[in-house]
Amino acid sequence: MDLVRIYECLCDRTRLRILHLLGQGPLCVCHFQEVLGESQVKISKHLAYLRARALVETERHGNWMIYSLPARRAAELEANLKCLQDCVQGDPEFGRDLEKLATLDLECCGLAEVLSRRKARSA
Amino acid sequence: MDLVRIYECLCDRTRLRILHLLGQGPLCVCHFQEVLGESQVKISKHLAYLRARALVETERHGNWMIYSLPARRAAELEANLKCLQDCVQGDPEFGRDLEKLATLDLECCGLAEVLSRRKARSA
DNA sequence: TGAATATATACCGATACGAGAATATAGACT
DNA sequence: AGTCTATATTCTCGTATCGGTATATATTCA
Repeated sequence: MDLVRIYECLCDRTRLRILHLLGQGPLCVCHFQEVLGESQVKISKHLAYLRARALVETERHGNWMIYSLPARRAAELEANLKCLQDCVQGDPEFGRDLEKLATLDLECCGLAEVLSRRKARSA
Repeated sequence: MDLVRIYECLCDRTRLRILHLLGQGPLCVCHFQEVLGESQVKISKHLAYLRARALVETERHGNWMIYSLPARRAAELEANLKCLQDCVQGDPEFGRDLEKLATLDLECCGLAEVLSRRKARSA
């Protein structure tokens, strides 16, 4: 996995916020829109950017697209995701994102079903 | 220190190689040219880029410019420099850079004198 | 003073990015 | 079939980046 490609993904604040949220677990597009308060297009394009560089994976569930961090991650990616989570500690905006995420109904898109199916597959 | 600014510095391979080398200690421009085998302009511009974002510091010594990592570093910078050094382990190009650096005469620009003056100042 | 050396800057062209507006697609439901 | 909802893509514009060529600056040395 190319280090430079990873860093390219990290040099936009919206993408950092997305990756930070994904540290909590899989989410669908509407969650990002809601938490970050950004337009659908903007979110969707940043997700496409991350996906094209394999920093996130997707799974369709009906109308919804579930995004998650890759199940298996190259060492460089793992290290940088960890570093990101550390660096972001104490930044109020990232903190608020987590708080806002906690208030959301994650089940709007049937997340639980996707996760249980996923668990079954990997077993 | 803005995280995004840091990541912007990290998304070019030449700059990664420069920062990696600086992990060994202060160096002057001619060392980078020699080790990386890149043109003077290219090196100089990447160093200017890093300097503008405070990822490196400079000190003039006669005709030479000595570049080093900042003496005092924000936590985010420190964490990412550490992460970079880890991620780069095992990449042959970065390894060769270190080997090549070891063969150079670092004293071409009077580095030792600068370092001893610097130590005296901080004491 | 002038010449030589080390480094920096200005300018140019090609390419990529970021954001918004408009439009397209895919799946669910009737 | 058509409609609705969630998400993706296309187009366009302004701006940043990267690399090269040419030129400028700063310092030393004679």
